[in-house]
Amino acid sequence: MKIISLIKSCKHKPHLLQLHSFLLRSSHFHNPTVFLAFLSRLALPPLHDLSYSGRVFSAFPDPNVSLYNTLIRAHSFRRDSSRRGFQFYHELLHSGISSNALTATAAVKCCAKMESLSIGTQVHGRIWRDGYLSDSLLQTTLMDFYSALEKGNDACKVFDEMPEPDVVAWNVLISCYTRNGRTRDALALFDVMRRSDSCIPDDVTCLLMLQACGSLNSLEWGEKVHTFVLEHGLIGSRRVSNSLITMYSRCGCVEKAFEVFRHSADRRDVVSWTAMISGLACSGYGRDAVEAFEQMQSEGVSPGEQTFTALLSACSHSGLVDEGRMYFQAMGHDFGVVPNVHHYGCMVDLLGRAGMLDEAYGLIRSMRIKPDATMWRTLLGACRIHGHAGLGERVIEHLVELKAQEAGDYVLLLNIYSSCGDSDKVMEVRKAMKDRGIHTTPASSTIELKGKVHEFFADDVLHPRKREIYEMLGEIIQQLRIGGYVAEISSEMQRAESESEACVLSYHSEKLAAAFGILSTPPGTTLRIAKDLRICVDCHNFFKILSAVYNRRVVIRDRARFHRFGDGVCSCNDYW
DNA sequence: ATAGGGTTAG
Repeated sequence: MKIISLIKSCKHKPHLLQLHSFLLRSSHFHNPTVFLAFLSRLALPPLHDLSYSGRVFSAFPDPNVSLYNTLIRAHSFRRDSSRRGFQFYHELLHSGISSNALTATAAVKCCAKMESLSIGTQVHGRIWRDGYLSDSLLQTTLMDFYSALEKGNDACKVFDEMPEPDVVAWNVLISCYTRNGRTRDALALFDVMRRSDSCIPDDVTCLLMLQACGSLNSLEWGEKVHTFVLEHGLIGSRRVSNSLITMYSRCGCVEKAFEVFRHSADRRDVVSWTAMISGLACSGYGRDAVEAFEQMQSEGVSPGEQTFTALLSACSHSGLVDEGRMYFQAMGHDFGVVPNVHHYGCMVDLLGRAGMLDEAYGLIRSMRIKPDATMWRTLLGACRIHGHAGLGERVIEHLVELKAQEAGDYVLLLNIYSSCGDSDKVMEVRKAMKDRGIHTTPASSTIELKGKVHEFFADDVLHPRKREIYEMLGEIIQQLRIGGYVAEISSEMQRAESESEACVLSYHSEKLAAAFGILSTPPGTTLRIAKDLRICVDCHNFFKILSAVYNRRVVIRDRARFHRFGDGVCSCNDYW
């Protein structure tokens, strides 16, 4: 069939349209297979023209199930078209044409995009009735559906019913775990999967694992996956080497990220460069990030939306205000990239950190897009840094207006007042929080030791080795005092309830994690700690001095970036 | 030969 390969080779729309008129004139369209090939090309990505393919479809005299399946699937890729896709499914069920397992698969995908648990569950019931459940494609799609709607247990149930889950089913299970807050269990699945002899991990498995390692700051696991990648010849996959770069960056090892980047010279794309730039950015190497950006262009790769996000965040983390402004301008003028919410967010952060709060506020007001809660929160963070209570109050009002105010926002406001020494206002916010029943979720830090991730909370009382840990921490503080550490309890508060008497013995979770790390590793080992909020000034000082007194490198991953301590200095240049 | 799995500021 020459005509089918001709259709398949069509890469551009005008070309395909030309072919369309030719097909209409010829008798080829009487052949359903040819028509199907044409419709698929038109409706599915990369062309993905839904309205045109809808018209072509309705002009066809006798549609069959394959045509419907293609059309339903084409509509299942995006949320805004998924409802229409489901309507086609409905139409098919009432048309007298019998559906098959692939129909159900596409319909379930639509349900996932529509985010409708009830409709999806009904479809699942129908699938049960029609006896398609043994179809592995359909089963994995169902798993993905439940996973997307945060019904992890239902996804697991479908998985358990598969007699011999293939590699994709395992991958969906892994992604289900990471999506539903069970990242550590996701890591464990890698070994379980390797033990089950039915399949071996593929490139996507590695990609998912590396993502999980990155989010848990789990370097040892990450290295294990890296070894697997090398042993199984998956390093040649661009997606895999890109996620290795991201993993090493997220684990605070830019050097290793760069190593992978260097070795992937033959297969670098925008994603590789963007990953590298953002890795440099959050490790405090703003200048290198900017340099990498220029280097990338000289190698003929043009930057994309996310590249600018990474670049602007590099500028904001390193305080490169002029460069940031310049690139923000150039982005629109020279590269035709329309600033999105991420770009604006970076600029607000950049200006805000640098103390240009009014300009940051002005930028938000001037945007053509609606500011989201995160944007306001970024500005609130800047108000906290510069102790700007007046603007802070206005920002809170905006958050309230969006009905998006969270406990953390009140804590920020409270810290603003507290750093201004306005104790009346502090009490006022405390009272307001109490009255409205707003409570903070406890902050936590994690540290990885021998491939196991340990989690600590502020003033942890649950840890089995808490006695030892607290003793160790007491000793460390003694030592650090000699090195010049002075505890600064005043302006930082992460627990709204902690009142004066408790403060003396109140320890942030990162200090507990560090004590545990020193207790459990030989001298000289780098401590790698991840913290879910931002590190406070006092802890920052603590680690700076600790790195000199104990002669240890400490890498802290914060909510925003990395703080790399060594020999009494921090790579982030104490820029707040 | 209509196929199921993954990214984005703080």
